[in-house]
Amino acid sequence: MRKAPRQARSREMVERIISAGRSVLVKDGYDAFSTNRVATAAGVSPGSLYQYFPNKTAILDVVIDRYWEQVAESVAASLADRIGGTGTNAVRDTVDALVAALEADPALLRVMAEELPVARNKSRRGVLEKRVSDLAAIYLAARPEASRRPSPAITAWVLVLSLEALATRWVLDQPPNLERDQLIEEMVALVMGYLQG
Amino acid sequence: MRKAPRQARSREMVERIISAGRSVLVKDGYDAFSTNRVATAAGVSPGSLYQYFPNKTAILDVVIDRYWEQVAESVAASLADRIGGTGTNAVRDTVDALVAALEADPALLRVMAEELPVARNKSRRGVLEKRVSDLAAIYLAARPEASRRPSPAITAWVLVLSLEALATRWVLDQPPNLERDQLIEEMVALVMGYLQG
DNA sequence: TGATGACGCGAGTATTTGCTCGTATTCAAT
DNA sequence: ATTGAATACGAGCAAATACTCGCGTCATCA
Repeated sequence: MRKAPRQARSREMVERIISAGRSVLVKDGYDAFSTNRVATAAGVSPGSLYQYFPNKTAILDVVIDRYWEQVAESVAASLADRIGGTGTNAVRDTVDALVAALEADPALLRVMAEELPVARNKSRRGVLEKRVSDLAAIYLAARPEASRRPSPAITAWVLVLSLEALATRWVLDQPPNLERDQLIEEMVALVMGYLQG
Repeated sequence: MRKAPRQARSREMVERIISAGRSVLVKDGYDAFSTNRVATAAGVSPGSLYQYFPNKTAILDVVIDRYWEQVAESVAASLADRIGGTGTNAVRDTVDALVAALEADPALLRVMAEELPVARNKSRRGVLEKRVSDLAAIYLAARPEASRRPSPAITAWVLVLSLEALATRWVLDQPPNLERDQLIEEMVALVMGYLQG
């Protein structure tokens, strides 16, 4: 941020810009994400935009941050709730929460996962993965009987990456002949089979 | 292709351009992939370049195609070889082949997987995934005792996506505390556990 | 109420870059 | 050897676009 908006008017404008950034991204795609277009969509002049954002990337970063933050928040919350639980049901609930979190805004997910160069996303996505991975590793370490795999950290890494890939692709591709319920069952089977040998 | 090179000289030039495209991509990154830069790297003028390629994208497409073609070829070949085999060893060999194929050119893989917008890759990667997925589905359908999962096609989809994600991330991130051998064992455990319940 | 500074504007600049076109050079068939 | 086609050149055009600057407006204080 180049400077902090002090008056209510300008704080509103900053919000309008971020929100316009999101909708330009969704409606016009990443390639069309230009400062002028964002400014127009926000009903603001380019000059005003540059009063609060140092460059184009800064706007994009805020949009990306907010998205992954929201996903991470809901997955981690659900996982933390279930961390006392045990067995298939806890796994199912967590997997469901992951799918639900990605289903929440498919249009933006598509941009994040397919149009944006992954490098732009990587650190933010890393935060999500690390957060979930750590929780899972703690769970596994605390319950040796839940897993026959040697290293909790590695086990968590394997599960998080696999499930993330499956959930993302399911949301984006909506494979025919694979209903949501069955997807969840497959993911649960993958997890339980891997853990139990 | 705008026109086919007829003389040996020009065929060589086309090859030089493609090869220069690859190395610009690897050395300078996707953002720096400009026609002028590719031309310079190839020791060729922009005008010459446009005699055989209609636009920038066409050059990029050839580079991308060649890469995934090569990966698909080696994975599919290995999988086809093992399709008569059975049990853990066949799985291990196939998984190993996947990791090996991605390890072959990590620098280019990084560009493909991280710098390029996924959309640019999707169709080519889809070919790889479909090819491997179909083979796996055929194998599973032919050996009901190998899997307790209901649908071979869905089972194959789950496995291909998971393994691809794991192998790619391992090659690119080289997670500490996860040696190649152990990665393979984790992947095998994931597959066998999922199939056998 | 008037003055100070935050705010907002939008035409304009500076740069990048995909691509073309007129010209020069080389090849290969006769 | 000649000639015409194929090839190669590279300066430069046109368009896109990230970003700036100087000026007018409004909010918030004394």
